[in-house]
Amino acid sequence: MRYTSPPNQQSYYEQVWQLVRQVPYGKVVTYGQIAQLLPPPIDVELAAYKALSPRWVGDAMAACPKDVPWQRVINAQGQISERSGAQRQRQLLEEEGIIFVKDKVDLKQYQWQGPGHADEPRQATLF
DNA sequence: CGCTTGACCGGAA
DNA sequence: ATTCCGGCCAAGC
Repeated sequence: MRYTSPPNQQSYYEQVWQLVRQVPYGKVVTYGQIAQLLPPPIDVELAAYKALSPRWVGDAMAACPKDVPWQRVINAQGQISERSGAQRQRQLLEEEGIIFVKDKVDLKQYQWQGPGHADEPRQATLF
């Protein structure tokens, strides 16, 4: 497996945590989504950033402070990333009203749209 | 000092 | 649908 780290790891991690703190109850975000919402650090090529940043976010979550709703961060497949503690994460999300189907959540329904964006449940089907 | 081991993702095969 | 690959680091034994 390949790895990298952001130039200023501590600073990057704090930006990640700050963003995750804004995720509302009952919503989820993906690692890649958080990475996308953050500005690429200077000295990091855009292509490299796109390829590596989701894992930086994962690294940040592995070290996140207690006041961060870490359970609301899942992977781009709508699943909880494999590790010890995954079961606890699922439990917390289910307590927030999130439904799992075949170990996956419906991102269309639960994914947070980002800061400054109203997160009303969209009326999808209307015919 | 030298391994080993990671909360990822999108595109290609 | 499923598997494979590139990206090319750093903290903990």
